[in-house]
Amino acid sequence: MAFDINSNETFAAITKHYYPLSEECWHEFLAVSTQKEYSANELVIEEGKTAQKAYFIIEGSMRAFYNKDGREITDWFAFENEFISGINSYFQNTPSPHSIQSLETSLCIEIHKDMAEKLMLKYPDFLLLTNRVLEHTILKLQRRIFSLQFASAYQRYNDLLEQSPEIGQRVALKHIASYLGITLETLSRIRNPNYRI
Amino acid sequence: MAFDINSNETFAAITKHYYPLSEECWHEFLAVSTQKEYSANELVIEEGKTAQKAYFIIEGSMRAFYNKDGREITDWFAFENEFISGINSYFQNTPSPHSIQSLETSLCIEIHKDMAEKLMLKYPDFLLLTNRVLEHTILKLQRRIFSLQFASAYQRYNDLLEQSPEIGQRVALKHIASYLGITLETLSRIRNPNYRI
DNA sequence: CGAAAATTTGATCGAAGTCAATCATTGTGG
DNA sequence: CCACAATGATTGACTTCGATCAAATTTTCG
Repeated sequence: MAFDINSNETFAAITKHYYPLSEECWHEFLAVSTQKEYSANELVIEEGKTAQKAYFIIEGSMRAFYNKDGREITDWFAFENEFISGINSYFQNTPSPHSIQSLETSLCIEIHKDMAEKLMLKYPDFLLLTNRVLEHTILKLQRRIFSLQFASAYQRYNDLLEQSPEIGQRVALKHIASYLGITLETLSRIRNPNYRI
Repeated sequence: MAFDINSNETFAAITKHYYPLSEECWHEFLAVSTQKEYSANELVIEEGKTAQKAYFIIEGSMRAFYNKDGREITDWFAFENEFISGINSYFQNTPSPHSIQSLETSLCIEIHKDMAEKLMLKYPDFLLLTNRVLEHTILKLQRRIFSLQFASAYQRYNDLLEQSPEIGQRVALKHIASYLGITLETLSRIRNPNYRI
């Protein structure tokens, strides 16, 4: 299939952030995955359906969210060079409790789980890549727990900004608030430069 | 090397909970790992050192904890048939922010990271096992975040009990409290049968 | 431009924290 | 094997951070 001119950059990004794939594996990966653009606010995965694909974001951002008592709770953000999916569903082949939504115009590479599994069995480097992505995810989850477990709302917001400085510009505050486990109002107060303690 | 009579049970447990290893791979795994017993309260990994091993718990329990402003914060529990390590350190070869402590007399299988990596390269099934363990960890972390993000202290405690009913009997309340991100006093109040809302 | 959505600001309330004291349990040495 | 110290758990009084409800203001976008 024809692939866009960013292919090399994407290869470099994956090599840098995760694991260097062999050329052969990389080409097969491109062959079995598809590139797709999502517009801002478009749903990528719908709650209740099974997440059969993983998404690598080349450009843009997405969030995972679920419903709790009628409120949307954002559970995860992913930006350039990160993977996202409805992980419960993807790992366990069950209906997804999460929806995934593109937050901006986002360009991504999608790979079907069946294809990913085939690649893993065929190429140890793909399996090692997968491993790295999982490790990366674990560390990100861990930092999040660290933050949620004992930090104040103010600290949590600053921790998040430290990790993803652009998030304040790129993502609606209501999503950030629910990600942090606080209300929109509290987040707004925290962001006020005159906020004390 | 001589291995104890539980070897078959352990093999069955790993097959059931994670992934079925080939016989060859299993034997090599046993050959490059060691079995060890830790007494209650014994430190398995010390903060500041590099976690070079992963531990599979055959019998007993362990916790990971770190220091925040002089207070011990428990970050993770592991029981029978679960793996534990100082994950930041283990994944990234950096000094561990966590200590790991055995909570009871615990019997475990220890494997050095170097050996695990060799096995992963040699046996795809070992790599797939590793993958499953990582997925398992991700789902456990996720449930935890779900709980920390918006649930009340009372709900969080009950969520935990639902997941690990024996935890109340086997683990000191102060550890459970810090794991839940609440104080010992609050946990004590929550556990009172007369607690309302 | 105007409607809808996003964000800010204000007033009040409540869940859980802190500090402090008491009660219970465990474990060690005489 | 008891005694007493140390640790663990409960209970109480008070405080505080962040939630909730409500309204005003700003921004976005058709």
